[in-house]
Amino acid sequence: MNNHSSAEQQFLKEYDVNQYLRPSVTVDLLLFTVVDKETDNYRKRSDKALKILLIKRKDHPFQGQWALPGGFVSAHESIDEAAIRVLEKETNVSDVYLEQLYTWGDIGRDPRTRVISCSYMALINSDLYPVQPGAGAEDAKWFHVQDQWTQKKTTVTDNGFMTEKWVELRLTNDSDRAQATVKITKTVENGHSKVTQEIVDSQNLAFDHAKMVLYALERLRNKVDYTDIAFHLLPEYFALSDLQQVFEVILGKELLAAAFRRKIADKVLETNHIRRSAGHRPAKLYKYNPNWDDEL
Amino acid sequence: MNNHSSAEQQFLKEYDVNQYLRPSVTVDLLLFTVVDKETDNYRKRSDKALKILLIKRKDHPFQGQWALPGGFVSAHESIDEAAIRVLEKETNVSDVYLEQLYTWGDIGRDPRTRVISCSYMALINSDLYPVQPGAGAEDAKWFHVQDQWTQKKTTVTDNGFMTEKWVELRLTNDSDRAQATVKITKTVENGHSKVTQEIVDSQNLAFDHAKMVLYALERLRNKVDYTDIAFHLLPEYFALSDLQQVFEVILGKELLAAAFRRKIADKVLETNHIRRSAGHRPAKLYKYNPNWDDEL
DNA sequence: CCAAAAGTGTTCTCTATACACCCATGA
DNA sequence: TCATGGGTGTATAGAGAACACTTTTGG
Repeated sequence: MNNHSSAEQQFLKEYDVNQYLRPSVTVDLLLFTVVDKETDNYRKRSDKALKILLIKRKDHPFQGQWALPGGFVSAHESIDEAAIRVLEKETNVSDVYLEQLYTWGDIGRDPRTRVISCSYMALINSDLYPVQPGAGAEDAKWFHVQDQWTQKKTTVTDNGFMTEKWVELRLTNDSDRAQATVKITKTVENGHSKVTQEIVDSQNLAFDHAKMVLYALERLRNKVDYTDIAFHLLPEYFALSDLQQVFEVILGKELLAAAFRRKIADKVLETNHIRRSAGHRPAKLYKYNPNWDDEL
Repeated sequence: MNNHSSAEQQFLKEYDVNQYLRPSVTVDLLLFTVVDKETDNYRKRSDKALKILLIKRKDHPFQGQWALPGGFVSAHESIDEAAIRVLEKETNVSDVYLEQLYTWGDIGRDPRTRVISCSYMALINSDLYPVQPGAGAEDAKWFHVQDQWTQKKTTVTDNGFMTEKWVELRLTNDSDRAQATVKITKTVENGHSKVTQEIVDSQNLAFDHAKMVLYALERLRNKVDYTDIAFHLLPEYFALSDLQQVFEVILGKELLAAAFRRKIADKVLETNHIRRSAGHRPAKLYKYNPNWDDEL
């Protein structure tokens, strides 16, 4: 123990002499859910929308703007534990899907001091958790997530080329709106490709959170097909059309029902439950099949 | 400016009062390459092997054991910049593929003090860079990477089940050997799945670096099919069988040549170059086609 | 000559796509 | 009744697996 603590002191002394970084570390949560949009026609199935939770900042900097919920990592917990704690504070739930995404460490990303933020994606089912959390007396609201590219430009350089793509992110609800434009630059030179992101415009959205949201959307889209993450957005029992809507909302495109049913057939289990809807044939309810990836 | 710096002071004061974390932050590099193994038969094509660079630790803790090259992030650089700098120190190169993988923040992972490590994967071409870097007077060596699961166990619980998988990681070269066993636990309860990793045994391999290596291998395997990362491991001109060997070494299984050629056809461009090998038909050389993902 | 790799063609299977079609419901 | 979604069948096209086969080389 003596040996150990002297090693620690030695380390800390050398570390500080060399002026290395001692940043503040936060976790930022990308809390997604899928909710039904109300419909007029009694026959029509309600559409779904992908939503993300944002919190209105009370303090400087970015005061009054919207930001991802987050919190500082304390000395007594791992980063994962911090993410779980912050999530519980915001939603009062602990048993949800949580995944580390990316760590953001640019120098000027927080104007106060050097802050490194580790972003986590959480997927919750809107039926189980209140859609308007408002926990901690903070102004928290769900925002409808929409993203779309608005411009693409390719330039040929000496020994390669460069493609710039402008992506517009819109986060909206009944009364609020935050939006940003991010320029994604892909350069290819001598066979090496590199991708960089830059926020060219951010309205009402704090810090570099636009990048975080876009990164999370990309991860979500990449993983939805070959993992089980979509089920975390649904209740235990669901119709296949619900599952299909979740896929459609994440992927941002319509799918054919027949093909979709076949594709996810071995990820679900049929149950005896039936949902009697309105104005059309009732739907059998299914549940998640946790053994779907049992090949070996 | 005055306003800004007072906000900074305010922030720092509150931050320290609350005893939040101010960790040391490092970047750890997973530097992969693929090298030819020498062969006896003049006809036989040389096999390839996946290698990773490790450094022998000179100091406590884990003195004398092997570890991933890494370094502290300074206050004057982003995490990405730190990764580039550390990579350049180890290999004397700057223009290579580099990708952030995961951030490791468990409390006890460094026995000296709280250290958060951000792992980056770099892929370099063994033809261009010396296989024995030895830069910085450190004892650095390439290790052959092998991993394989040795045991699987599934237990049914109250409302779900748990699958434990033991994975053995072996890192070897002519004279050295490091190895570790990691237990990967997947629990499914109430439809929620969760995965945790635990190092059950680590011989000659420092810190939690066994987890980092396994994580990188998984990422590599997932991405090799639908991205262009494999080309970073090859020289500018290569035969299709070289590319196939890189895929085989990463995926850990043999592929059929005919199917492979068709699959990667639009990722490569034919050139006029020809490699006259030994004892068999010469191979046309190809190069990377940077426009391969031009859909829409 | 001949072992080994380079490279092409063919067959079979599986999957995704597209679309047609029937079923069941409740205002 | 009928608009609407639930659910199934079928034809087509493309991708991947398996394998046969030809080409080309250097010792």
